[in-house]
Amino acid sequence: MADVADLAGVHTATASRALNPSTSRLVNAATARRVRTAAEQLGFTPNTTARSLRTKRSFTVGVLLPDLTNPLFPPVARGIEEVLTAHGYTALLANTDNDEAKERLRFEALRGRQVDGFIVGTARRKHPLLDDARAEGVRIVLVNRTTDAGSFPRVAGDDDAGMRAAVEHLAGLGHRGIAHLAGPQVMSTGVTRARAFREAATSAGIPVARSPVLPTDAYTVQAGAEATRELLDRHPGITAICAGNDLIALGALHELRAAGLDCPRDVSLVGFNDMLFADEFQPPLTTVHVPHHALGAESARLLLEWLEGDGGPDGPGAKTVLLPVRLVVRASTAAPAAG
Amino acid sequence: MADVADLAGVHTATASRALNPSTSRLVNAATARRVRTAAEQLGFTPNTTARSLRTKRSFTVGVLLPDLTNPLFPPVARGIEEVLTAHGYTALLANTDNDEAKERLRFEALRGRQVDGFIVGTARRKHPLLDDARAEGVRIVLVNRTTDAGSFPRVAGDDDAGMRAAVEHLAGLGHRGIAHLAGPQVMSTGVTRARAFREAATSAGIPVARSPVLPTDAYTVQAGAEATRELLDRHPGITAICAGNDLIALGALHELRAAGLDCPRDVSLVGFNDMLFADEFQPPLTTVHVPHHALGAESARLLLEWLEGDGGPDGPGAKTVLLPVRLVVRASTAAPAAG
DNA sequence: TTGAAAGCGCTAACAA
DNA sequence: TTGTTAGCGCTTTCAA
Repeated sequence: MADVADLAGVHTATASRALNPSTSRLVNAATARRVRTAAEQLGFTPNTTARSLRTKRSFTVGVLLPDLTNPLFPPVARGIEEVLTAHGYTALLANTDNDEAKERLRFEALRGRQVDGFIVGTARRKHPLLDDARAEGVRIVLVNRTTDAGSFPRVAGDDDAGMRAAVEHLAGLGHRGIAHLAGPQVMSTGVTRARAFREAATSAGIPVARSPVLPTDAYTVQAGAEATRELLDRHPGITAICAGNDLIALGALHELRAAGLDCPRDVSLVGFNDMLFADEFQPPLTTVHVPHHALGAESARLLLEWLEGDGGPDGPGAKTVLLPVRLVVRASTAAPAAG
Repeated sequence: MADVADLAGVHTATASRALNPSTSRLVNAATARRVRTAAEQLGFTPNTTARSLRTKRSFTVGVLLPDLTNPLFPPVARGIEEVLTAHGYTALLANTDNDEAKERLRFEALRGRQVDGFIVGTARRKHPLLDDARAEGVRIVLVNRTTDAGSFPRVAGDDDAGMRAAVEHLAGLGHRGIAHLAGPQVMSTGVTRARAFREAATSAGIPVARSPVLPTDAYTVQAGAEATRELLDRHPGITAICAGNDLIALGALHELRAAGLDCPRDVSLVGFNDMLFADEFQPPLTTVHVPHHALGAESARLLLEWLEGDGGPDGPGAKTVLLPVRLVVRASTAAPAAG
């Protein structure tokens, strides 16, 4: 930058002012032009690191996601990245594998890198790490999952409406025995969807005995398969399954097949999320479409608003943005076999 | 850090030395302990930004990938992230969508952030952006794809061996008319696999007229479907298809179905990559498994070696690491129908 | 409208 | 073994 200033025949301070859009109006138009030309000529790229040191803003955001390898999260990450980069920010992505120790390590590393804020997709209902950080003034937006304390701005799909739509679809098809393979109850999505399932089943006039909820301990294919095995064993009368998410549904699909049951002829199945390739499964999965890209984009917007806006240290407060979801009916659901 | 030094009763320089593993042996053990205690007490996290400014090392690596939403890349990204973070580095991920302008923008933004090097998964055969940067001394390792100039260290799957295995599998099954739906010829993977296909078909004694190569212009489902339509039209005698990758294969699957053809009864199909859920397709896809996680990890190791090692500005030079692949036979391939 | 000067938090030569 | 000092590249008062 000293070189640029020299070439333009001005002081570095002037060069800095000229190059920075927000201060360039403080400098003579002709001078500014001269500086910009010089900068271009030298192929000058400002050192973001030095700027950060001075301004205490890194234009960098930490993004905590469970696992990029889970097809749910890439669209979220892209949504985040797109709005962040459009505003000159860079995302620092970290996978936590839902491992508390790993998460803490990565979180602190990102704080050491002076990120301006966090977008967190790994919230558990109890989450001291996040609570403490929030108390220290760290700016955190939650995406998808939330904590019980709920003192964070957050963006999520409308799980409640989605699960209701799923149950109503099944009930409308004539199912009178519907099980829910619930996600982990340590996560908000697990309990929200389970509660919505209970309520919807009741509304549909299905007795509790014929609408069992079996919790799993992870949103995985394997957990889904295990829960299905238990379900088949303990509730053979069931004709439909609402899975906590698509991975659990996929596990159910495998297990149904292993048990010699046809989906949807013997058992109907509804997933949740509409993740990539859910339409390629055998059979193509009926599921609740969640706009993951928009979830990411919206959470980034919320954080940006906080960082750039005048909302003060509390920013949007505990504002919740619920994005609409919709049931996508494919081939894994059908009317139950007569009798 | 001044606070830590004060609390420990030493100078900031001493505190710095004590806290930095590589210099802590320069300070009295007791003093070092005192400093560390003070740091812990104050919850001190060193400011990586300030350190970077001074040391000219950001411990940060730019990662350019086409699109995280393509199931190929998340495992690569995770592999990279895992070895990078294990060494105290952070990855800055950017999606380019194979768009040259976007790529240039993101690349320069990352350079502005003083990344120590790049891992690039978006190489085209002609790639002035990368060539110029390399000439300026930027440290870049290529993953998966390479450039024609080939002056970069790189890690890739053994495309040649993979394609040969695919063709031999099909020929072994009895196929005597095999088409290749080649990937974009502007990418190294597109030409390498196409060349390997040609050679393998020749070795298997299949005449050129019965082993057509139809290039696509993108590794996408849609491009695969279009190429398949053309194939069915122009080469109706073909009984097997080698796709340039799994997405192209998926497009072929769709198009075959649309044309009333059964896979594998009427046409056998082999993919490439063994991406997530290739085993869930209908039918489960026979494909060449590429170790994407290892590709990412290995490329990160190569870059780290360059950044930390004493290889000088040229580091590993144009070293190529080819990782072994293997054919995974599933249900999309079978012997051709008799007659 | 521009220049002078200080300083962000850290590290590295040099001196003691 | 520790302290002194300077400075990384930028921004931002303050003064001119």
